[in-house]
Amino acid sequence: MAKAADLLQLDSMLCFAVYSASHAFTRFYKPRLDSLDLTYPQYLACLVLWEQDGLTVKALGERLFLDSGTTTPLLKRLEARGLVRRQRDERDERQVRIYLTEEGQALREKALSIPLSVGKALEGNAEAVAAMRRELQNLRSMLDAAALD
Amino acid sequence: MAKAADLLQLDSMLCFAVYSASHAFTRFYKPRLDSLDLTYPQYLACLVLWEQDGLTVKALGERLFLDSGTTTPLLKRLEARGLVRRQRDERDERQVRIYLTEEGQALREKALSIPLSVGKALEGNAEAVAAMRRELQNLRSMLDAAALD
DNA sequence: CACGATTAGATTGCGCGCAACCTAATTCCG
DNA sequence: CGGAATTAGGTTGCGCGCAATCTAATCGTG
Repeated sequence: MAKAADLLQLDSMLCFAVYSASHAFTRFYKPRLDSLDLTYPQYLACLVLWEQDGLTVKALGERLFLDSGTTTPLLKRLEARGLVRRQRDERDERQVRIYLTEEGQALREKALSIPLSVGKALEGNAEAVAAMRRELQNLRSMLDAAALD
Repeated sequence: MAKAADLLQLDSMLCFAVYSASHAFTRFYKPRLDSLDLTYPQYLACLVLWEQDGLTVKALGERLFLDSGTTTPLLKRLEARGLVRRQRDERDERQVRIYLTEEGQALREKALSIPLSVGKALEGNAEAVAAMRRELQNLRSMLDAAALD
C-alpha cells in the first residue's frame, strides 16, 4: 500500500514525467530548429499560422494555451525576423491580426523535415505515440477543468 | 494517408500535447504551491531532497534533468528562503552539498496535501495515469538518446 | 446618447531553462 | 612532481510563461 512517504516520490509522479519529457522534446528540437533560426515556441506559433493565417493575437494564444504576456513579445520577435506582419484590425481596432510574410510562408517547406526527424526517433512506436497524444490531450483538459476549484 | 500538409498539424503532434499538458500541470499546481510559498521547480527540488538529503548540486540537477545554470540560482533562492543550507564538501571543494534546514524538513508535512489534490483531480484514472507515466519516462529516454544524432 | 463594464493587446517584474563562458579544484599521465 | 585535461559550480544573456496592471476600443444598459 502507498504510505505517506510514497506520496512524495518524484519518480512516481505523472507531473514530473510530463515536465521532464517536455524538456527532452525541447532539447531534441533545439538543433533541428537552429537551422530554421526558430525557438520551439516560435515554431509552434508558425505551425498555427501555417494552418490558418491572419489570426488575432488572442486566437493564436488560445490555440497554444498562452496569454498575451507571452504571445505579444514572441510575435514581435517573429516580426523583427521578417516572418510575420502585425496589423490592427480595421473593424475592431482592439485586435491585431498576424499575417505570414512570403518568407514566413516559405519557411514551411524547410520545416517539413522536423516531424520526419521526430518520426525517425520514435520509429516503431506509431500507435503508442498516437494513443499517448490523445491521453495527454485528455489530461490537459482534466487539469484545466480541475484548476478552477 | 498522411500528406505533407498533415505533417505540420499542431493537434496531431505529440510534442505539443506534452508541452501543453506540462503547462497545464504547472497552472494546476500554482495555487496549491502558493500556500507553501514554492514555485513548481522549487517543489521538485524539495521532493528530491526529501528523498535524499545532502546531495551535491550536480546530483540534484541530474535527478531533475537540469543544468547548473538553472539549479544554482534556484537553490540560492531556496537558501534565501531558509529551506536549505549550501555547504562546500570538505573532501572535494569543487562540490557544494545541499542540506535541508529544519524548516525545509518541516515543509514536507504541508506538501503531502498536494499529491492528494492531484489524485482527486485525476480520480478514477489511476491505472491510466501509471501507464502514461511509464510511457513518458520511456519517451524521455528515447528523445535524450536520439538527441545525440 | 452616455457611462460603466468588458475586451484586446501591451508592459513590467520575476523565475525558470539553457547556451556559452569563467574560475577553481581535482585528476591524469608523462 | 608538474602541467594538461577534466570536473563542479557559478555567471551572463536571452527567450519564454505568467501574474498583475495599464490603456484604448467596444459593448451593454438605462
